[in-house]
Amino acid sequence: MTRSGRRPGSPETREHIVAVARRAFGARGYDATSLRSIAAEADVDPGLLIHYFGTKDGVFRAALEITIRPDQLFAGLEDLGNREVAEHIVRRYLTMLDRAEARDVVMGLVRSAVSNEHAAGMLRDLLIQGVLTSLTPLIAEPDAPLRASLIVAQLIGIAMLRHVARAELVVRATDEELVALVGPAIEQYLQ
Amino acid sequence: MTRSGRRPGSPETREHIVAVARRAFGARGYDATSLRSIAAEADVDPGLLIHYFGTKDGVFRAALEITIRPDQLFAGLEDLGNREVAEHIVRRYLTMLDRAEARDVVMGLVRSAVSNEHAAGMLRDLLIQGVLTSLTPLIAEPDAPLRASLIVAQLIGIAMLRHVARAELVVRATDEELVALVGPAIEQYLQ
DNA sequence: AGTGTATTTCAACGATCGTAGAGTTCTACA
DNA sequence: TGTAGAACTCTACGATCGTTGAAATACACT
Repeated sequence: MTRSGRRPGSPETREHIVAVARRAFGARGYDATSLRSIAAEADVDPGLLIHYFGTKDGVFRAALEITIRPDQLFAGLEDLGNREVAEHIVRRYLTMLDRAEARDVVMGLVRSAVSNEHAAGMLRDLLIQGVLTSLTPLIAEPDAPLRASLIVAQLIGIAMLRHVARAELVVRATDEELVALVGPAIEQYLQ
Repeated sequence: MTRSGRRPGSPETREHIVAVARRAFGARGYDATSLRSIAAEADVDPGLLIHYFGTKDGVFRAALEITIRPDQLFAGLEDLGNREVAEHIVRRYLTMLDRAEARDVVMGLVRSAVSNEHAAGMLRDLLIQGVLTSLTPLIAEPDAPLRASLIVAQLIGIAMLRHVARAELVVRATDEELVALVGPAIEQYLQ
């Protein structure tokens, strides 16, 4: 039991809380994650989270506010052939999800969006205003935005099978195996 | 032993509860749906749900236990060309999701699986033992099960964008527009 | 040395939840 | 008609939750 009062030498506490919160929200989503469980894991009083972030929603936003830079996830692919573009899209996406921080942000949003209208809006914004705007210019067809949405659907679905349903085959497959298989499918949306 | 006592004078009550519960779980998932809210919407006491189903988990299972027959969702496609098979897969899937009952079951599982390990298992069983076993035989390649999983990923992703993120373009697109666009992508997995 | 301020804990509130158990109403049959 | 048992409600318990406000502590500065 830490004593009451300020603990010596720790404005890092806030960042520690954010890191713990990101992992927690990423693993279980908004509703299933209590402030008390975050506080316990961070070895801190629940009231401190309110003091720093005002409300549970504030903790959630602080935890996810870093950043995947969705606008540059798919940048710089303009001069490649369709097959190469498609494979790069899949590879960059999977590589991003291999980083724990980014994965927690994405999965935290996904896990929260299913039962939380506000989080659903955040996810929609991430997808539409982030990913779509960088994906759409890669597609020549007039219905490019819809095609880009369906690429996003394929990618989100892979995350669902890997990290939510934990479908054995998709979990076990290497990133490059998935690139080889998913690439040609994505390619269909590019032309 | 002759039975006396009140016969199920209104067995419709139980079915009514199940119907309300399915809608509720389908809209908000397991954790975000309280027994009390189901009971209120069904105009019934919360204790009655416990009396009939024992536990909240029992209510959940009763609500979702019907009714998509995943093993026959993709049955009878063996003799068609790849493009036709692919389009039928997409069309049948979208048609199924247009039925409120089936959609509530699928989305109830998806919304619950993200924060509930038990529901994640149910979803995995539905996908693997249901869908995969009917999809895999349609694929000639040696890695057919993984390819079938990626088809499922594409389909789940579409449901995520349509019903969770509510991405405008995917919501607005007609089923046949989606069949035309997604079909060729699915086709890549079949060969 | 003393004061202010940011950090942190503490205790408690009201709300909501799943569930248990006792009680009430209704109906089918002896 | 009497009664047993099923259908259904009522009340309440204990747990957990987000949040509040006051108190305790430690550091920075005068």
